[in-house]
Amino acid sequence: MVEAAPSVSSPASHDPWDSFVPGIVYGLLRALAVNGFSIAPQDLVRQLDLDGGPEGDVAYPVFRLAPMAKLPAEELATRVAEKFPSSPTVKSVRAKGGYVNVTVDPARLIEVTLTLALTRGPRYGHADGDGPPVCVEHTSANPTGPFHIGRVRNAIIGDTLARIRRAAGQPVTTQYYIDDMGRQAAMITWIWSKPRDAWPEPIRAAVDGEERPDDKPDLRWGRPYPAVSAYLKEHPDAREEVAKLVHQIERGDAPPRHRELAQAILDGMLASLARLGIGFDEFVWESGFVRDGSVDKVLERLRKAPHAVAESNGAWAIDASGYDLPKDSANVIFQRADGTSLYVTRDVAYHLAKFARFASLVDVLGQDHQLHARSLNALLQEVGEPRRPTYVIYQDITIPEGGRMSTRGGSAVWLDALLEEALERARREVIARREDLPVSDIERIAEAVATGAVRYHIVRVAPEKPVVFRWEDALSFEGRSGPFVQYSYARASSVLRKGEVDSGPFPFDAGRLTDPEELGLVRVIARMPRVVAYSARTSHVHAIAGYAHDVADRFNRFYHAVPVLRSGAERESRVALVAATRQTLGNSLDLLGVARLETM
RNA sequence: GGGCGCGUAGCCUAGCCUGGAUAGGGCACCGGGUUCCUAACCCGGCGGUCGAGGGUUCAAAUCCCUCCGCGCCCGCCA
Repeated sequence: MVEAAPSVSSPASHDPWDSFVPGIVYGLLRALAVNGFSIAPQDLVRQLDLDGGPEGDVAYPVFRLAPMAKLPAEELATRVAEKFPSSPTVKSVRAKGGYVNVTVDPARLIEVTLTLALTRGPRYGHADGDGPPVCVEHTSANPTGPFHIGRVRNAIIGDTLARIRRAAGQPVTTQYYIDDMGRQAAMITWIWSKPRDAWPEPIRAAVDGEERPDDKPDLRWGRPYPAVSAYLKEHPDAREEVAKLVHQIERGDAPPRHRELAQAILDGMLASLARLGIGFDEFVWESGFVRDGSVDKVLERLRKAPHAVAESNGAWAIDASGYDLPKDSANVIFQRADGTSLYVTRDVAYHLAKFARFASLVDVLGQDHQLHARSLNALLQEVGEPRRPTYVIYQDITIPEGGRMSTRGGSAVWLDALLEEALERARREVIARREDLPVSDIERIAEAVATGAVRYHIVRVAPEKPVVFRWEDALSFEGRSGPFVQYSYARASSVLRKGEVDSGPFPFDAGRLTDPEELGLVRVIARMPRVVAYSARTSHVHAIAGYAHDVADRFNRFYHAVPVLRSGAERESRVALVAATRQTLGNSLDLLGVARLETM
């Protein structure tokens, strides 16, 4: 026994591994020193494999060091392992194949992990501290009609990211940027400004007979949109009318109907998102930046910007040849020949407003906005704003036949339709299992299962992966799915309920939990703080989905392997483990925005 | 043509940032499991050498280069 390991962990740490890693690092440094190596602690930490390996909890490869010692890696690892100082938190240190494998004391790990999970409760896995304020902008879909599931990928990624960042200790404000100034919104106002009998025939034909009294407002007011879009392609005169309307809106002279229609459609869209647990802190109207003069200020600043150029016809642009933009279109136009602003210009005003309030910004964008993001970066540079948003770019959801989901092409899968189908299937599943339940409970559970399945299905895949939409995959309630996690949570709740121990405290004796499945479950619970921190740092929201599945999977194995309520001396401790699992699963579901179910 | 992303078993997917020990899961398929805490579950089996080729390295799914395939973008639209 040597002197105590220096306390490297901060007292505020809520990560179980912080009780072990500093001691392991210290032990390795000592053992390496004895063998003639002086390694900087941070270099050693970088080499550590904290996910362990097949042989232990933490692995340290010595391949890099071996040549310096003129020893085979295998031999060096053995020597280092031999010199590892004994420690109360370390059970064993063994060398194998060039790795030094450190196994921590299981009882200690159980002790620390369960204590943290049970005392931290809803905050287990979360970090304390209030970081600088951050704004997460997501969804921001044009208010032109119902969501299709391609668009909803943005909302699910954005909302989940906001939840994860909050858990990581960042004060997050979510914003929905409403584009009420473009041609899309003008097309809606254009058609509804005409009396119905004045509508062009193809547009009327597309709407007639489709309407129902109980249509949601997004469906009702957005219904003519695809037909209008198609009609405008063929009719320059109508296009001219819409263009006039756009200019009118840009001058701040929009018909009163304009804002009302956008708001009505938006309300319908938001109702669908609300079913998925998605809401927003703030809504920001694009037109606001024109009305309050900030767009004019941006235009003025850009015209005096270092690389501003006046085009021959009176338009203004930034010579972006020095920027990370395509070479054949080196100029970013920010002011039209008629003096009006463009989308990207107004987006500069919006981002300056955000930067004035928030330390950092996150924009969740579809991959088709990649170039826009770079143009925006260039313009921010030109107006002297040194900060940049963090862009989270996701790929499209496509249809099996190939191609993107298109509202106009009729290939879109509507979010509402998907949710209804999911609800129908979930209802059948609940009834098949729980015919004893009152109808209201069946409905509540079915809704939670349906929305949980859809949300999990979208978030489980890395944002940068293209996704092909398939009904049977989206509606899966088994395996790597939302309902599987929900089920595991309900099962844990059920055990506690049956044991009449659903409220704490949960006393336990770590020495009683000796089954490999118990330790395996504890290990996965102990991972949560690191997973949350990683997910927040990298915007890999799907890591939480994978983690939730891992916890559920481990819990079910444990559940089948050992009895809880019917056990003897272990009962109390196993109940505590179930309670800690339930907490971890519940916290993970919260991060995913998937509803917890106490029974299902 | 240029830019960005993707390419892992029949299908879907993790790992790629920070190279490291037999590449984790799920679906499907085959075989088991319910007098017992919720079978939306569990156990076993089957199946991949990570698009192709080259390079760097003691070590490459991971880093670099070339090529192939798929998607998207390259508007005084948003």
